[in-house]
Amino acid sequence: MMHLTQSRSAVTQRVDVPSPLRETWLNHSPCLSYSERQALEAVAVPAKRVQPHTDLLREGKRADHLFVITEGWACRYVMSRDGCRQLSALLLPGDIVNLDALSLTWQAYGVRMLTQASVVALPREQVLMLSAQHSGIAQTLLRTSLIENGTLSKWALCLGRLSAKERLAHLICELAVRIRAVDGKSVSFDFPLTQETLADALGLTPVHVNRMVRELRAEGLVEDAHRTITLPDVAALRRMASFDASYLHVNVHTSRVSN
Amino acid sequence: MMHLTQSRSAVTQRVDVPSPLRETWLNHSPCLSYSERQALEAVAVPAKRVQPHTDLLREGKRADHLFVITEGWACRYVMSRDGCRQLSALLLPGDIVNLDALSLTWQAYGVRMLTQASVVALPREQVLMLSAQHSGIAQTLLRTSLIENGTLSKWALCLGRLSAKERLAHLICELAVRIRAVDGKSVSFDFPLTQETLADALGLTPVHVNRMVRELRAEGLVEDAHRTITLPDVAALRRMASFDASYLHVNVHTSRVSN
DNA sequence: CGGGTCGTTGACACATTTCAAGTTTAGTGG
DNA sequence: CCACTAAACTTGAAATGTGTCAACGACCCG
Repeated sequence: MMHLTQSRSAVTQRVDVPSPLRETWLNHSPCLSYSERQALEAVAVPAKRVQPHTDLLREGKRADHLFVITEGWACRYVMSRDGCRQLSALLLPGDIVNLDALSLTWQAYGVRMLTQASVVALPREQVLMLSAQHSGIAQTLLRTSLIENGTLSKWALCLGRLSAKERLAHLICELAVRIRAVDGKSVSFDFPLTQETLADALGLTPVHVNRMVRELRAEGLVEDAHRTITLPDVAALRRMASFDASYLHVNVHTSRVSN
Repeated sequence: MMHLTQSRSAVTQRVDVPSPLRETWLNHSPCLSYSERQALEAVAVPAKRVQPHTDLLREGKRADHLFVITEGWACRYVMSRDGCRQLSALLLPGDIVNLDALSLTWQAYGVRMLTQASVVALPREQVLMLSAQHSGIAQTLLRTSLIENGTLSKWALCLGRLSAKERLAHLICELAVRIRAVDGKSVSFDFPLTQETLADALGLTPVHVNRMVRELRAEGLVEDAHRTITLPDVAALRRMASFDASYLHVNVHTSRVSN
């Protein structure tokens, strides 16, 4: 089984030229043929460097490019009238930043960089043309959007029905899976989120996030230092957050998730 | 302007045969040609009646049909471990129930009928074939998913950052627009949601929803009786919920939204 | 008429926010 | 290497929004 998938990916990755989308959603879709991959690569604008704490996109503006993160973290966010911020997505390497630019005329959210990052741009019009010509591309874009919907539904469940500590644990579990760090009992990975950013993702105050982080630390479920987080017992953390990774639809072939 | 849009819709609706998808998302998309509409109609299974309080789909199961609601209300929901329910969508006439059945292999949510309803079914495989052949169909499906995405993001903002009363008011405003009831200062429409259902949508307890409903009533923002709700001053309600309908992308041609 | 669902109420408990300090850490320039 | 600054993290006490529990009332339908 493992041999099979490995040889398959060896075949699909016979490109030696620099491939900006290699580690990307657009490249891991099960519905994408080799030629469709190449067509997408062909219209990609080479990666651009973006500074932390800057807005890649602003709410209400029109974007004529699709962006894909190849390195670094970002988030989608919206502001409420009284200045509160709520994140609607955390964007990790491989993620598409603004799929909706394809079909909607203005961004419903801003996108802020959380670390220094690299992004690849795909001209909107060209992607539209490609997706009209290649049904695999259209299917991939739809699939990506559907998976994002699933993630957002899960966030709604967390925001609406989980306690602060469970929410925090759940988010950490999600990130561990998405960053493909999960492969054993214990796990550690780069974690650039400030407690304030976590608060904006979880619908909490920074102060309370702090208290919950310390509780998780006290219970031995997380350790953190220097922007790195360690989960000594992933299974226990998952249990306390009632986390089930299936909603993420991570491609098991390209990660080391055991489950 | 009004003449123009009316004559246009007269052209696109030259069918006299029963059209199960007429008042449906799939039929209002700006990217759908007449022949594409017809192709979709052709594979539609005639409307089926569904009883209230029954599950149309169950979480984790595989669906081989796409369902479209033509009459009545339903909701998507997920359960948390301890039996709490959180809605991730309210489904109104015209809405597609389970778009993700197209591309994902199991439903991440259940769908429960909230009233007696009629649903049209579209065989999954046939829709997939059609969307591979007609780029307008693929585009429409993507667009629908993207709009759902925006709605979910807005729900996240509400759940994370709005007070109980604001959340309730916001949801009522959303429903008023989606049901196309908004056309003046005052508005009233059929409202079959119980306070318990509202609680599951808003991430609150039924008891607290009750208190918030009465507060809105006391402030003259809402009146309700016999499954009908009246909003005597929509503008005031919107203000208190900081509601802005643009995220819904309602098709202005087919509704009477003034904005 | 009776039973069930839905709405209403009050007293109390508790999770989370608010406010208002500190303290530590990371980054910068001398 | 140190001094200095800003950002991030900590901490405690008090305020408050929402949940919990438990009861009662209104309405619908068979």
